[in-house]
Amino acid sequence: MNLKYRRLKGTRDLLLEEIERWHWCEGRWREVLARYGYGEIRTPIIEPAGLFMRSVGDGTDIVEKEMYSFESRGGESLCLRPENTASVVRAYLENGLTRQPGTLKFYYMGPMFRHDRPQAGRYRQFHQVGVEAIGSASPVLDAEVIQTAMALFEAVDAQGLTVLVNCIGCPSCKPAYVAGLKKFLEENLERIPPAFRGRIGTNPLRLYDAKDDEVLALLAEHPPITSALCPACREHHAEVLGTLDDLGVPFVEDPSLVRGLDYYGRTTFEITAVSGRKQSSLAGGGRYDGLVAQCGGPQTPAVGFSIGIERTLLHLADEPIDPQRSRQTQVDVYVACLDEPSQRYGLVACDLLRGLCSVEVDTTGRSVKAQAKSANLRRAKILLTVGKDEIAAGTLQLKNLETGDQVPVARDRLLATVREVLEG
RNA sequence: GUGGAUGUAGCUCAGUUGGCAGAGCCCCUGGUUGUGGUCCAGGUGGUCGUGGGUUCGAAUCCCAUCAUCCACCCCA
Repeated sequence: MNLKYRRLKGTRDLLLEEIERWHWCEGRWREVLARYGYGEIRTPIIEPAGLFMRSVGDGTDIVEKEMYSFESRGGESLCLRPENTASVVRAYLENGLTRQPGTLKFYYMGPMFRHDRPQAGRYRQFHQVGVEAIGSASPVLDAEVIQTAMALFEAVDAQGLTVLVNCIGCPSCKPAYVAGLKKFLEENLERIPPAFRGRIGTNPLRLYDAKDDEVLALLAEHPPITSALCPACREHHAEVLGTLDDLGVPFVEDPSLVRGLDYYGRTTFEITAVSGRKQSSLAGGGRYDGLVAQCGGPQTPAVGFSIGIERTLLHLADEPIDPQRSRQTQVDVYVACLDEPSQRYGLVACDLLRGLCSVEVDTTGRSVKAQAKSANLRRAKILLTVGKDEIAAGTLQLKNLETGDQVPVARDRLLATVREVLEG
Protein backbone atom coordinates (compact mmCIF):
# COMPACT_ATOMS: atom_id res chain seq x y z
CA MET A 1 0.00 0.00 0.00
CA ASN A 2 1.10 3.48 -0.73
CA LEU A 3 0.76 5.02 2.69
CA LYS A 4 0.66 8.69 3.47
CA TYR A 5 2.61 8.31 6.69
CA ARG A 6 5.24 5.77 7.47
CA ARG A 7 7.27 5.13 10.56
CA LEU A 8 10.62 6.84 10.78
CA LYS A 9 13.66 4.93 9.65
CA GLY A 10 15.06 2.71 12.33
CA THR A 11 11.92 2.73 14.47
CA ARG A 12 9.46 -0.08 15.04
CA ASP A 13 5.89 -0.67 16.09
CA LEU A 14 5.52 -3.25 18.84
CA LEU A 15 2.13 -4.92 18.97
CA LEU A 16 0.24 -8.16 19.31
CA GLU A 17 2.42 -11.22 19.79
CA GLU A 18 5.60 -9.20 19.89
CA ILE A 19 4.49 -6.91 22.69
CA GLU A 20 3.41 -9.98 24.64
CA ARG A 21 6.96 -11.23 24.37
CA TRP A 22 8.24 -7.91 25.68
CA HIS A 23 5.83 -8.00 28.59
CA TRP A 24 6.97 -11.47 29.47
CA CYS A 25 10.65 -10.44 29.48
CA GLU A 26 10.00 -7.22 31.34
CA GLY A 27 8.11 -9.08 34.05
CA ARG A 28 10.91 -11.59 34.53
CA TRP A 29 13.50 -8.85 34.62
CA ARG A 30 11.67 -6.74 37.19
CA GLU A 31 11.50 -9.75 39.46
CA VAL A 32 15.22 -10.50 39.16
CA LEU A 33 16.22 -6.86 39.61
CA ALA A 34 14.14 -6.58 42.76
CA ARG A 35 15.91 -9.63 44.14
CA TYR A 36 19.26 -7.97 43.57
CA GLY A 37 18.04 -4.91 45.46
CA TYR A 38 17.38 -2.56 42.57
CA GLY A 39 14.57 -0.01 42.45
CA GLU A 40 13.27 1.42 39.22
CA ILE A 41 14.18 4.88 37.99
CA ARG A 42 12.56 6.63 35.05
CA THR A 43 14.38 9.64 33.72
CA PRO A 44 13.24 11.92 30.88
CA ILE A 45 13.92 10.94 27.30
CA ILE A 46 15.05 14.48 26.50
CA GLU A 47 18.00 15.95 28.31
CA PRO A 48 20.41 18.86 27.83
CA ALA A 49 22.82 17.84 25.08
CA GLY A 50 25.78 18.83 27.21
CA LEU A 51 25.07 16.07 29.69
CA PHE A 52 26.11 13.45 27.17
CA MET A 53 28.77 15.43 25.38
CA ARG A 54 30.75 15.74 28.60
CA SER A 55 30.05 12.32 30.14
CA VAL A 56 30.00 9.99 27.16
CA GLY A 57 32.76 12.05 25.62
CA ASP A 58 32.74 14.42 22.67
CA GLY A 59 35.27 12.36 20.77
CA THR A 60 33.04 9.29 20.74
CA ASP A 61 30.94 8.17 17.79
CA ILE A 62 27.81 8.43 19.91
CA VAL A 63 28.25 12.13 20.46
CA GLU A 64 30.06 12.93 17.27
CA LYS A 65 27.57 11.53 14.77
CA GLU A 66 24.76 9.60 16.43
CA MET A 67 23.03 12.04 18.77
CA TYR A 68 19.55 13.27 18.04
CA SER A 69 20.19 16.83 19.06
CA PHE A 70 18.08 19.88 18.40
CA GLU A 71 17.39 23.32 19.71
CA SER A 72 14.37 24.03 21.89
CA ARG A 73 12.13 27.03 21.28
CA GLY A 74 14.03 28.81 23.97
CA GLY A 75 17.33 28.16 22.20
CA GLU A 76 18.49 25.48 24.60
CA SER A 77 20.56 22.65 23.12
CA LEU A 78 18.65 19.41 23.78
CA CYS A 79 18.92 15.82 22.69
CA LEU A 80 17.16 12.48 22.86
CA ARG A 81 19.15 10.36 25.26
CA PRO A 82 21.61 8.00 23.52
CA GLU A 83 22.09 6.04 26.75
CA ASN A 84 20.87 6.29 30.33
CA THR A 85 23.86 6.23 32.67
CA ALA A 86 24.51 9.94 32.51
CA SER A 87 20.81 10.67 33.12
CA VAL A 88 20.76 8.44 36.18
CA VAL A 89 23.80 10.19 37.60
CA ARG A 90 22.20 13.54 36.86
CA ALA A 91 19.01 12.41 38.63
CA TYR A 92 21.00 11.03 41.54
CA LEU A 93 22.53 14.45 42.11
CA GLU A 94 19.46 16.48 41.29
CA ASN A 95 17.32 14.53 43.76
CA GLY A 96 19.81 15.05 46.57
CA LEU A 97 20.72 11.42 47.09
CA THR A 98 24.43 11.95 47.71
CA ARG A 99 24.06 11.70 51.49
CA GLN A 100 22.06 8.50 51.42
CA PRO A 101 23.88 5.75 53.29
CA GLY A 102 24.97 2.62 51.46
CA THR A 103 24.90 1.83 47.78
CA LEU A 104 22.04 3.20 45.71
CA LYS A 105 20.90 0.73 43.14
CA PHE A 106 18.65 1.80 40.27
CA TYR A 107 17.42 -0.08 37.24
CA TYR A 108 15.79 1.32 34.15
CA MET A 109 14.01 0.05 31.10
CA GLY A 110 13.26 2.32 28.21
CA PRO A 111 14.03 3.74 24.78
CA MET A 112 17.36 5.21 23.72
CA PHE A 113 18.10 7.01 20.47
CA ARG A 114 21.08 6.90 18.17
CA HIS A 115 21.11 8.15 14.62
CA ASP A 116 22.86 5.13 13.14
CA ARG A 117 22.23 3.27 9.93
CA PRO A 118 19.73 0.56 10.93
CA GLN A 119 20.36 -3.13 10.42
CA ALA A 120 19.58 -6.43 12.10
CA GLY A 121 19.45 -5.82 15.86
CA ARG A 122 20.21 -2.14 15.50
CA TYR A 123 17.62 0.59 15.51
CA ARG A 124 17.54 4.34 15.88
CA GLN A 125 15.06 3.99 18.69
CA PHE A 126 16.11 0.94 20.65
CA HIS A 127 15.50 -0.21 24.18
CA GLN A 128 17.74 -1.05 27.06
CA VAL A 129 17.31 -2.58 30.46
CA GLY A 130 20.17 -1.58 32.72
CA VAL A 131 21.36 -0.94 36.23
CA GLU A 132 23.48 1.61 38.00
CA ALA A 133 24.93 0.87 41.46
CA ILE A 134 26.19 4.10 42.97
CA GLY A 135 28.33 4.48 46.07
CA SER A 136 30.69 1.56 46.36
CA ALA A 137 34.18 1.09 44.96
CA SER A 138 34.36 -2.56 45.89
CA PRO A 139 35.41 -5.06 43.22
CA VAL A 140 32.90 -7.42 44.78
CA LEU A 141 30.15 -5.11 43.55
CA ASP A 142 31.59 -5.25 40.03
CA ALA A 143 31.25 -9.00 40.15
CA GLU A 144 27.72 -8.81 41.50
CA VAL A 145 26.74 -6.41 38.74
CA ILE A 146 28.13 -8.76 36.11
CA GLN A 147 26.26 -11.61 37.73
CA THR A 148 23.09 -9.52 37.70
CA ALA A 149 23.40 -9.08 33.96
CA MET A 150 23.77 -12.82 33.50
CA ALA A 151 20.80 -13.42 35.81
CA LEU A 152 18.69 -11.23 33.52
CA PHE A 153 19.70 -13.31 30.53
CA GLU A 154 19.02 -16.53 32.37
CA ALA A 155 15.59 -15.26 33.40
CA VAL A 156 14.53 -15.19 29.77
CA ASP A 157 16.35 -18.42 28.84
CA ALA A 158 19.04 -16.75 26.73
CA GLN A 159 21.71 -19.36 25.97
CA GLY A 160 25.17 -19.35 24.48
CA LEU A 161 26.54 -16.16 25.98
CA THR A 162 30.08 -15.20 26.88
CA VAL A 163 31.17 -12.66 29.47
CA LEU A 164 34.22 -10.67 28.39
CA VAL A 165 36.01 -8.77 31.16
CA ASN A 166 38.83 -6.27 31.15
CA CYS A 167 40.35 -3.56 33.28
CA ILE A 168 41.27 -0.32 31.54
CA GLY A 169 42.99 1.41 34.44
CA CYS A 170 42.33 4.51 36.49
CA PRO A 171 43.51 8.14 36.32
CA SER A 172 46.82 7.18 37.89
CA CYS A 173 47.81 4.55 35.32
CA LYS A 174 45.61 4.95 32.24
CA PRO A 175 47.00 8.30 30.96
CA ALA A 176 50.59 7.07 30.87
CA TYR A 177 49.58 3.92 29.02
CA VAL A 178 47.45 5.86 26.53
CA ALA A 179 50.32 8.26 25.89
CA GLY A 180 52.67 5.36 25.25
CA LEU A 181 50.17 3.69 22.97
CA LYS A 182 49.67 6.91 21.05
CA LYS A 183 53.39 7.27 20.53
CA PHE A 184 53.65 3.66 19.37
CA LEU A 185 50.79 4.13 16.89
CA GLU A 186 52.20 7.35 15.50
CA GLU A 187 55.56 5.67 14.93
CA ASN A 188 53.80 2.97 12.94
CA LEU A 189 51.32 5.20 11.17
CA GLU A 190 52.03 3.72 7.75
CA ARG A 191 50.79 0.31 8.93
CA ILE A 192 47.41 1.70 9.92
CA PRO A 193 44.69 2.05 7.27
CA PRO A 194 43.64 5.70 6.85
CA ALA A 195 40.13 4.99 8.10
CA PHE A 196 41.45 4.30 11.59
CA ARG A 197 44.08 7.04 11.82
CA GLY A 198 41.66 9.68 13.03
CA ARG A 199 41.11 7.85 16.29
CA ILE A 200 44.77 8.00 17.26
CA GLY A 201 44.51 11.66 18.17
CA THR A 202 41.14 11.53 19.92
CA ASN A 203 41.16 8.17 21.69
CA PRO A 204 43.95 5.76 20.75
CA LEU A 205 42.59 3.08 23.06
CA ARG A 206 39.66 2.64 20.73
CA LEU A 207 41.92 1.22 18.04
CA TYR A 208 41.50 -1.99 19.99
CA ASP A 209 37.87 -2.00 18.83
CA ALA A 210 38.94 -2.26 15.21
CA LYS A 211 38.33 -5.59 13.52
CA ASP A 212 40.88 -4.79 10.87
CA ASP A 213 43.61 -7.44 10.53
CA GLU A 214 46.46 -4.97 9.97
CA VAL A 215 45.49 -2.94 13.01
CA LEU A 216 45.15 -6.02 15.16
CA ALA A 217 48.49 -7.36 14.01
CA LEU A 218 50.14 -4.08 14.92
CA LEU A 219 48.48 -3.92 18.33
CA ALA A 220 49.63 -7.47 19.05
CA GLU A 221 53.15 -6.06 19.11
CA HIS A 222 52.22 -3.60 21.85
CA PRO A 223 51.70 -4.61 25.49
CA PRO A 224 48.01 -4.71 26.55
CA ILE A 225 46.66 -2.31 29.13
CA THR A 226 46.41 -5.05 31.72
CA SER A 227 50.20 -5.20 31.83
CA ALA A 228 50.43 -1.49 32.61
CA LEU A 229 47.97 -1.25 35.50
CA CYS A 230 48.92 0.40 38.77
CA PRO A 231 49.00 -1.85 41.86
CA ALA A 232 45.57 -0.69 43.03
CA CYS A 233 43.94 -1.44 39.65
CA ARG A 234 45.77 -4.73 39.41
CA GLU A 235 44.39 -5.79 42.77
CA HIS A 236 40.91 -4.55 41.95
CA HIS A 237 40.89 -6.52 38.72
CA ALA A 238 42.11 -9.69 40.44
CA GLU A 239 39.36 -9.33 43.05
CA VAL A 240 36.68 -8.94 40.39
CA LEU A 241 37.84 -12.06 38.58
CA GLY A 242 38.22 -13.99 41.84
CA THR A 243 34.72 -13.09 42.96
CA LEU A 244 33.31 -14.14 39.59
CA ASP A 245 35.02 -17.48 40.13
CA ASP A 246 33.47 -17.76 43.59
CA LEU A 247 30.05 -17.02 42.13
CA GLY A 248 30.56 -19.59 39.40
CA VAL A 249 30.13 -17.02 36.64
CA PRO A 250 32.23 -18.13 33.67
CA PHE A 251 34.12 -15.35 31.90
CA VAL A 252 36.86 -14.67 29.41
CA GLU A 253 39.55 -12.07 29.99
CA ASP A 254 39.80 -9.78 26.98
CA PRO A 255 42.53 -7.11 27.19
CA SER A 256 41.31 -5.59 23.92
CA LEU A 257 37.91 -4.79 25.42
CA VAL A 258 37.82 -1.01 25.58
CA ARG A 259 34.43 0.58 25.52
CA GLY A 260 33.20 3.42 23.37
CA LEU A 261 32.25 5.67 26.26
CA ASP A 262 34.73 7.95 27.95
CA TYR A 263 33.49 7.62 31.51
CA TYR A 264 34.56 4.03 32.05
CA GLY A 265 37.55 3.23 34.23
CA ARG A 266 38.89 0.03 35.76
CA THR A 267 36.37 -2.75 35.09
CA THR A 268 34.74 -2.99 31.67
CA PHE A 269 32.72 -5.93 30.44
CA GLU A 270 30.61 -7.05 27.59
CA ILE A 271 28.27 -9.97 27.09
CA THR A 272 28.25 -11.40 23.61
CA ALA A 273 26.41 -14.12 21.76
CA VAL A 274 28.79 -16.82 20.64
CA SER A 275 26.89 -17.87 17.56
CA GLY A 276 25.51 -15.92 14.66
CA ARG A 277 26.84 -12.93 12.84
CA LYS A 278 24.11 -10.50 13.80
CA GLN A 279 24.90 -7.82 16.31
CA SER A 280 26.55 -10.15 18.77
CA SER A 281 27.09 -7.67 21.58
CA LEU A 282 24.01 -7.98 23.79
CA ALA A 283 25.18 -6.01 26.79
CA GLY A 284 27.97 -3.77 27.95
CA GLY A 285 28.99 -2.08 31.11
CA GLY A 286 31.68 -1.18 33.54
CA ARG A 287 32.83 0.99 36.38
CA TYR A 288 32.67 4.78 36.19
CA ASP A 289 34.13 6.14 39.40
CA GLY A 290 34.72 9.62 37.99
CA LEU A 291 31.35 10.42 36.49
CA VAL A 292 29.46 11.64 39.55
CA ALA A 293 32.23 14.09 40.38
CA GLN A 294 32.44 15.16 36.76
CA CYS A 295 28.73 16.00 36.86
CA GLY A 296 29.33 18.30 39.79
CA GLY A 297 28.76 15.92 42.71
CA PRO A 298 31.12 14.57 45.35
CA GLN A 299 33.66 11.94 44.34
CA THR A 300 31.45 8.81 44.20
CA PRO A 301 32.29 5.41 42.75
CA ALA A 302 29.71 3.58 40.64
CA VAL A 303 29.27 0.65 38.30
CA GLY A 304 26.57 -0.44 35.88
CA PHE A 305 25.59 -2.02 32.58
CA SER A 306 22.91 -1.97 29.96
CA ILE A 307 21.36 -4.75 27.92
CA GLY A 308 19.96 -4.28 24.43
CA ILE A 309 16.41 -5.57 24.58
CA GLU A 310 15.91 -5.96 20.82
CA ARG A 311 19.19 -7.83 20.51
CA THR A 312 18.32 -10.09 23.40
CA LEU A 313 14.95 -10.95 21.87
CA LEU A 314 16.61 -11.49 18.51
CA HIS A 315 18.99 -13.90 20.15
CA LEU A 316 16.26 -15.96 21.79
CA ALA A 317 15.12 -18.91 19.76
CA ASP A 318 11.61 -17.74 19.04
CA GLU A 319 9.13 -20.44 18.22
CA PRO A 320 6.99 -19.56 15.20
CA ILE A 321 3.45 -18.51 16.03
CA ASP A 322 0.38 -19.00 13.86
CA PRO A 323 0.47 -15.84 11.72
CA GLN A 324 -3.29 -15.42 11.69
CA ARG A 325 -3.94 -16.13 15.34
CA SER A 326 -1.09 -13.87 16.31
CA ARG A 327 -2.97 -10.98 14.76
CA GLN A 328 -5.76 -11.13 17.31
CA THR A 329 -5.65 -10.40 21.02
CA GLN A 330 -6.77 -13.26 23.25
CA VAL A 331 -10.02 -12.90 25.18
CA ASP A 332 -11.85 -15.30 27.54
CA VAL A 333 -15.48 -14.58 26.72
CA TYR A 334 -16.83 -13.46 23.37
CA VAL A 335 -20.33 -12.01 23.13
CA ALA A 336 -22.09 -12.33 19.77
CA CYS A 337 -24.99 -9.94 19.35
CA LEU A 338 -27.63 -10.11 16.63
CA ASP A 339 -28.65 -6.47 16.52
CA GLU A 340 -28.11 -3.23 18.32
CA PRO A 341 -30.59 -3.86 21.18
CA SER A 342 -28.81 -7.16 21.72
CA GLN A 343 -25.46 -5.38 21.90
CA ARG A 344 -26.79 -3.09 24.59
CA TYR A 345 -28.33 -5.99 26.52
CA GLY A 346 -25.14 -8.03 26.12
CA LEU A 347 -22.85 -5.22 27.23
CA VAL A 348 -24.87 -4.59 30.39
CA ALA A 349 -25.41 -8.25 31.21
CA CYS A 350 -21.68 -9.01 30.86
CA ASP A 351 -20.44 -5.99 32.78
CA LEU A 352 -19.94 -8.05 35.94
CA LEU A 353 -17.85 -10.61 34.08
CA ARG A 354 -15.03 -8.13 33.65
CA GLY A 355 -14.22 -8.52 37.30
CA LEU A 356 -13.49 -12.17 36.57
CA CYS A 357 -12.10 -12.44 33.05
CA SER A 358 -11.66 -10.65 29.73
CA VAL A 359 -14.78 -10.01 27.67
CA GLU A 360 -15.31 -8.79 24.11
CA VAL A 361 -18.78 -7.63 23.11
CA ASP A 362 -19.06 -7.75 19.32
CA THR A 363 -20.72 -4.60 18.02
CA THR A 364 -20.05 -5.10 14.34
CA GLY A 365 -23.55 -6.31 13.46
CA ARG A 366 -22.12 -9.15 11.37
CA SER A 367 -23.72 -12.57 11.03
CA VAL A 368 -23.63 -14.83 14.07
CA LYS A 369 -21.46 -17.13 12.04
CA ALA A 370 -18.89 -14.42 11.46
CA GLN A 371 -19.00 -13.42 15.12
CA ALA A 372 -18.56 -17.01 16.28
CA LYS A 373 -15.63 -17.28 13.93
CA SER A 374 -14.05 -14.27 15.58
CA ALA A 375 -14.61 -15.85 18.98
CA ASN A 376 -12.58 -18.81 17.81
CA LEU A 377 -9.88 -16.59 16.36
CA ARG A 378 -9.65 -14.70 19.63
CA ARG A 379 -9.11 -18.02 21.40
CA ALA A 380 -12.20 -17.44 23.55
CA LYS A 381 -13.27 -20.24 25.85
CA ILE A 382 -16.89 -19.13 26.01
CA LEU A 383 -19.23 -17.76 23.37
CA LEU A 384 -22.30 -15.90 24.65
CA THR A 385 -25.02 -15.24 22.09
CA VAL A 386 -27.76 -12.66 22.45
CA GLY A 387 -30.82 -12.05 20.25
CA LYS A 388 -34.48 -11.13 20.59
CA ASP A 389 -35.36 -14.44 22.26
CA GLU A 390 -32.70 -14.09 24.96
CA ILE A 391 -33.71 -10.52 25.71
CA ALA A 392 -37.34 -11.62 26.09
CA ALA A 393 -36.37 -14.54 28.33
CA GLY A 394 -33.75 -12.61 30.33
CA THR A 395 -31.05 -15.12 29.39
CA LEU A 396 -27.92 -15.54 27.25
CA GLN A 397 -26.89 -18.58 25.23
CA LEU A 398 -23.62 -19.86 26.73
CA LYS A 399 -21.51 -22.08 24.54
CA ASN A 400 -18.41 -23.83 25.83
CA LEU A 401 -16.12 -23.56 22.81
CA GLU A 402 -13.95 -26.43 23.89
CA THR A 403 -16.74 -28.98 24.28
CA GLY A 404 -19.29 -27.41 21.96
CA ASP A 405 -22.05 -27.65 24.59
CA GLN A 406 -24.54 -24.80 24.66
CA VAL A 407 -27.13 -23.92 27.30
CA PRO A 408 -29.28 -20.89 28.03
CA VAL A 409 -28.22 -19.12 31.23
CA ALA A 410 -30.31 -16.62 33.21
CA ARG A 411 -28.69 -13.21 33.59
CA ASP A 412 -28.37 -13.52 37.35
CA ARG A 413 -26.67 -16.92 37.01
CA LEU A 414 -24.22 -15.69 34.35
CA LEU A 415 -21.25 -14.81 36.55
CA ALA A 416 -21.39 -18.05 38.50
CA THR A 417 -21.81 -20.15 35.36
CA VAL A 418 -18.94 -18.47 33.51
CA ARG A 419 -16.72 -18.93 36.54
CA GLU A 420 -17.59 -22.61 36.64
CA VAL A 421 -16.75 -23.12 32.97
CA LEU A 422 -13.49 -21.17 33.11
CA GLU A 423 -12.30 -22.92 36.24
CA GLY A 424 -13.59 -26.33 35.29
C1' G B 1 29.28 8.05 5.62
C1' U B 2 30.38 3.17 2.24
C1' G B 3 28.77 -1.43 -0.22
C1' G B 4 25.02 -5.38 -1.61
C1' A B 5 19.95 -7.25 -2.14
C1' U B 6 14.75 -6.50 -2.53
C1' G B 7 10.01 -3.54 -3.64
C1' U B 8 3.54 -7.14 -7.44
C1' A B 9 -3.55 -8.07 -3.27
C1' G B 10 -4.21 -7.18 4.10
C1' C B 11 0.03 -11.40 4.57
C1' U B 12 3.71 -14.89 2.04
C1' C B 13 5.13 -14.93 -2.82
C1' A B 14 4.89 -16.62 -8.51
C1' G B 15 4.91 -13.92 -13.08
C1' U B 16 8.59 -17.54 -19.15
C1' U B 17 11.40 -14.03 -25.02
C1' G B 18 8.23 -7.37 -23.61
C1' G B 19 1.80 -9.43 -25.22
C1' C B 20 -5.43 -9.62 -20.93
C1' A B 21 -2.52 -8.90 -13.30
C1' G B 22 -1.75 -14.48 -10.80
C1' A B 23 -1.58 -18.37 -6.58
C1' G B 24 -1.93 -19.76 -1.45
C1' C B 25 -3.45 -17.77 3.17
C1' C B 26 -6.74 -14.02 5.38
C1' C B 27 -11.44 -11.49 4.74
C1' C B 28 -16.85 -11.41 3.04
C1' U B 29 -21.34 -14.26 1.31
C1' G B 30 -23.81 -18.88 0.82
C1' G B 31 -24.21 -24.26 1.78
C1' U B 32 -26.38 -24.21 7.90
C1' U B 33 -34.19 -19.17 8.92
C1' G B 34 -29.25 -17.53 15.01
C1' U B 35 -23.27 -20.54 16.05
C1' G B 36 -16.48 -21.46 15.68
C1' G B 37 -12.25 -24.60 14.97
C1' U B 38 -12.95 -29.41 9.19
C1' C B 39 -15.16 -29.30 4.26
C1' C B 40 -17.53 -27.32 -0.46
C1' A B 41 -19.13 -23.22 -3.81
C1' G B 42 -18.89 -18.15 -4.93
C1' G B 43 -17.05 -13.13 -4.09
C1' U B 44 -14.30 -8.44 -2.52
C1' G B 45 -9.52 -6.68 -2.86
C1' G B 46 -3.98 -4.07 -7.32
C1' U B 47 -1.90 3.78 -9.28
C1' C B 48 2.86 -3.86 -10.15
C1' G B 49 7.15 1.62 -4.59
C1' U B 50 7.36 6.61 -7.28
C1' G B 51 8.82 9.64 -11.63
C1' G B 52 10.66 9.61 -16.41
C1' G B 53 12.57 7.03 -20.95
C1' U B 54 12.62 3.06 -25.01
C1' U B 55 8.45 0.48 -27.57
C1' C B 56 2.59 -0.56 -31.45
C1' G B 57 2.64 -2.53 -26.41
C1' A B 58 6.49 -2.41 -20.02
C1' A B 59 5.35 -5.76 -13.64
C1' U B 60 9.25 -7.32 -17.29
C1' C B 61 14.33 -3.36 -20.69
C1' C B 62 17.02 1.64 -19.44
C1' C B 63 17.71 6.07 -16.16
C1' A B 64 16.54 8.53 -11.77
C1' U B 65 14.39 8.58 -7.05
C1' C B 66 12.23 6.78 -2.51
C1' A B 67 11.56 2.88 0.95
C1' U B 68 12.80 -1.64 3.32
C1' C B 69 16.31 -5.41 4.52
C1' C B 70 21.47 -6.98 4.97
C1' A B 71 26.63 -5.89 5.63
C1' C B 72 30.82 -2.31 6.79
C1' C B 73 31.98 1.61 10.38
C1' C B 74 30.47 1.71 15.43
C1' C B 75 27.59 0.03 19.15
C1' A B 76 22.93 -2.15 22.65
